[in-house]
Amino acid sequence: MKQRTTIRDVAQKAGVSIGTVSRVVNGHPSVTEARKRAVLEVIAELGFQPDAAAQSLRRGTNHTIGVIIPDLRNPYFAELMQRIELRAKTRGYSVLFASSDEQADSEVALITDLVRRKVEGVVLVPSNRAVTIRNPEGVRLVVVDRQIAGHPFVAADHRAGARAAVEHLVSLGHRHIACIAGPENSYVAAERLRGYVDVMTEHFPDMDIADYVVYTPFNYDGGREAAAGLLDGRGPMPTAVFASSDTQAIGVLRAAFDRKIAVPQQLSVIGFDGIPMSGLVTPGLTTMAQPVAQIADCATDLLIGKDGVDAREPFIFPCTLVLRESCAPPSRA
Amino acid sequence: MKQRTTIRDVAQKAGVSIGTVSRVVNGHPSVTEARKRAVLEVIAELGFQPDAAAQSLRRGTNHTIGVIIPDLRNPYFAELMQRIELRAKTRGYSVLFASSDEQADSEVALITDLVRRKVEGVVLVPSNRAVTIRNPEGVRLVVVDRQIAGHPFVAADHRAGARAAVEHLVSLGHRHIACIAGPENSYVAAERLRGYVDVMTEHFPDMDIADYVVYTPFNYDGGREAAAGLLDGRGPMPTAVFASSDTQAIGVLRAAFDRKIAVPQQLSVIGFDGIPMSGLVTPGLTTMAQPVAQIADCATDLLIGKDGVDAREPFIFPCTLVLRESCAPPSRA
DNA sequence: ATGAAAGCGCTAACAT
DNA sequence: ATGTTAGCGCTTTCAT
Repeated sequence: MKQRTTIRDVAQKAGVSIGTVSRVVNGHPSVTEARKRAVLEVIAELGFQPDAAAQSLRRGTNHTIGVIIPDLRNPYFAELMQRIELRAKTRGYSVLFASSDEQADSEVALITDLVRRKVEGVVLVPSNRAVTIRNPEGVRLVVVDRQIAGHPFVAADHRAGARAAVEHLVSLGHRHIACIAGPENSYVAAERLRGYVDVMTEHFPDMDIADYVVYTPFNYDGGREAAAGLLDGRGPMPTAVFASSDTQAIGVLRAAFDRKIAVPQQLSVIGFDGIPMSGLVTPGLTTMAQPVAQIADCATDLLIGKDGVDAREPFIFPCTLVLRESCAPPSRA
Repeated sequence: MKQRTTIRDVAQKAGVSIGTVSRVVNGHPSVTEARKRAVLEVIAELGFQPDAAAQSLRRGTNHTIGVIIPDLRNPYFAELMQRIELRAKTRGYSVLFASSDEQADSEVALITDLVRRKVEGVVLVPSNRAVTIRNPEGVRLVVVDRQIAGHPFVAADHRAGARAAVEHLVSLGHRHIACIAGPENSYVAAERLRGYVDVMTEHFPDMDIADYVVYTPFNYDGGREAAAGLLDGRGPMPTAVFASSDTQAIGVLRAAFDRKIAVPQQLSVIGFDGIPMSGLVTPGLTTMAQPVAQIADCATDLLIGKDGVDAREPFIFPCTLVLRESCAPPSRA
């Protein structure tokens, strides 16, 4: 393992001072063309790379952002992460990734460590369980999908998206629309549920919705079990279900299949998120896609942008309906 | 944004020298209990966190590893990443994540940057296209799924896994088994294909396999299109297909569904990878699961472990067959 | 056991 | 325009 070349080696070989080398490296204007060329040449020859730790120590920053995500196995988060990294890289930043594993209490520790490592800011995608970030002073923090006082907040318009999804079902002629909600402690789940309730109370003010909404985790098993309850229950059989996540929706598809209930002929299903998988299942899942790219770019730019952003105004992006094969008008029964 | 507390602040407040504080922080034995307690107290009070950049500059390392992954939207990679981060975190390390976006040429640049940032090593999951890492000297590099001279190599036993998968089909009574291979330039794809060929030539030495193998990308569309070719083609209709990835296999499922070919009654399908999605589709996909956790842990430990590992011996872990619903004996036609 | 001091490699302020 | 130099915050000899 050979010694790394330092700025001093370059200076010596090029016959200039280290100050000049530094100026060349940092594109400072006041260096004559001739010297600049010479230095650049030596740099190339020696393969000099400025030491990031030294730069970081000196400048107090190191062109790095941190990203905290609950679980990459959730395809939505994976895509978000992928996009954030892409955006950051494009702007010359690296990303330190940390998973909170859905443990709210570990989030604070992770942020602390990230700060210690001099990240320029962190994108926090909070776990479901509610959390109070104690003393997030001195951290540039952007929160996705949940508002935390004093920090910018970027998210999809979950409520409007849910509303549009349910409206779609209504426009198809459905009345008996069930809602598979997320976990009760999730902000996102609550917003989507509100969208559902908005539409239902507007169109069917007399209907008793209570039996139609079931809280369950955002995953496949949650959807499957919730659907089982809905489909086997003694309550009125729904003709459509609005699932609060695509994985849940896929669970519903499965539950329907197991009961020989044809989708969409006997049951319409609409999901939420727009994960790649939604297009792969059979039948293709109609879903409300989140604007992942916009969210990722916005969150990243908020961190990297020089100007302090107004933290009080949330950055909300609209979802888009992706029409596939899992929704149809109700059969005349 | 208040000034960060430095080791000097702590020293002053505790009435000791910075050397002593440093010794306390680093658990150096030669500090009296009394002083240690006092210092610790001040540290807690001031919330002192040693500056990572300074430590890194001084020690030449910073408890960070780099991970380069082609694309997190591939669920297998996402899971790998998740596990690597978990393992690293457990051992007190952070991870710098970078995506190569399947661009082989960007891998070198990413590694270079990672080195500049003083990572202790990098886990490289190479993109499909073959790459020569030029001059990877001075980097602790662990390569997943492909051998690069001079660096440890950890992978699933793709060939044996493929062999076992195809054997499973054979044991069910299948003869006409097609293989959806990966892209031609992929090492992993080649290994899996070899496993298939191994079994076919052993059991059916006279069969002309050529028409049964089709090269296609590792994704859903690849599988779907390849299956379309196989199912609509003029060649002899296969009764089973071995797909080299789960996403391809799901594409096959879809192609079969669209043609009203029942799986597994009329066509058996087996996948490879064991991604979470494989259990969610209908019918549940029988697949050869990769030992993701073992691979992730091994790769991480190789980087973090103090001892230089013998780079020449590959670390290979066995796959396991996950039986679900997509395979059955061929129908007697 | 503890303090003093020398840097780690770099940037920027200050000379010239 | 360029060289010189003082640190950034820490770890680690080297004295004591």
